[in-house]
Amino acid sequence: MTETTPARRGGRKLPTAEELRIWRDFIETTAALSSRLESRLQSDSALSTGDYAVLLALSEAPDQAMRSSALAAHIGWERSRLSHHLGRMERRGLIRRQECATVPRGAEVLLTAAGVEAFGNATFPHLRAIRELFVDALTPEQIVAAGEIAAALRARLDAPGEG
Amino acid sequence: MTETTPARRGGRKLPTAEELRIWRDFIETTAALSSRLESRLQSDSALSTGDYAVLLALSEAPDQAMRSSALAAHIGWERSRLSHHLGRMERRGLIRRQECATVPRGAEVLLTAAGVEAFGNATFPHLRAIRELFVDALTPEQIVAAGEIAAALRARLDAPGEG
DNA sequence: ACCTACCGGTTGACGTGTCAATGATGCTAA
DNA sequence: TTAGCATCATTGACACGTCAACCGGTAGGT
Repeated sequence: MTETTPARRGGRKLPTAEELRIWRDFIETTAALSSRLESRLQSDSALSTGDYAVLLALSEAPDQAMRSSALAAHIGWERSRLSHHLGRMERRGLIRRQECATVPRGAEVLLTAAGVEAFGNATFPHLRAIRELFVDALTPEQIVAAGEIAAALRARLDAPGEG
Repeated sequence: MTETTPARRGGRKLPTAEELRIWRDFIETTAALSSRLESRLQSDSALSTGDYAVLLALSEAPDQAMRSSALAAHIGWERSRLSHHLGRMERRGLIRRQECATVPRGAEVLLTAAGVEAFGNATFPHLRAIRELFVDALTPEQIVAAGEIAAALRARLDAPGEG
């Protein structure tokens, strides 16, 4: 940065004005990017990114079916979130739920034909949007840097004691 | 130079597996970062980042008051979003709304004493959290790179024809 | 056998966001 | 004057997310 960080890092309590500006740019731009991707997916395919994540996981599963808890773990969602979302997706006919024969109290989530088709139609435009809005917007070096930044931020997020 | 013809721009249509991996890391990590900041702010100050944005704007405004539409423009929100949010903040006593004398049909948004206090209590922990989770997680070079990445992504988002 | 504790999943309440429709009020043009 | 029309703000319907409570059932310890 500029001359604003002469002292050792640990001493300073608050971000400098320049750090804060970058922070805001960064967090607001990534949020806008997510939001743009979301609306692209919506208008291209009438799916949300949540729908897409669920359909992707089920598409890759054997028999295009998964237990609810396994699905939640796979896409990193809370169970209640998934339950709410599956309810909405079921209303729209994208998935189906049925009692699981093998596991008592377990719910099996199944892809319907409509779900398969919706996912098939969504994939290509979605990947193209990712390329246009992310990959093509950055230089190859910036893409690598983005990966490293994500890894560094993730490490901090996962660090113990960082509530 | 904005050559958006699909055929012309690089032959490749879709991101590579590695690009996709970085994309997912990047977008999920930034979302997790936002979410962590949000919950830190919530537990430190019982405010959401939306509350914080509104309180910040009002704090910096002359007389700690703004017209609703000016406030919406300032923080980049749709008016309906702001209206809903102000309703909730008003219920909690953080702000007050009153008819604007100068502009017909205009609503003036005022900071209450409770709002001033809540913002005052929130600021320091919030900035500290930004430093811990973002600034301190990255090297100075990575912070610069993050700013450049944000600028490049923003430029693409703002580019015409990129729906 | 009984009590308890967990496990898998659902539900309800509520905050948050978008979209479309609705007042309310001035401005402008026939 | 009046018929539109833009502007400012609100409202309602709905999608989405979290949190906490709940419920049915299985497993463990006594």
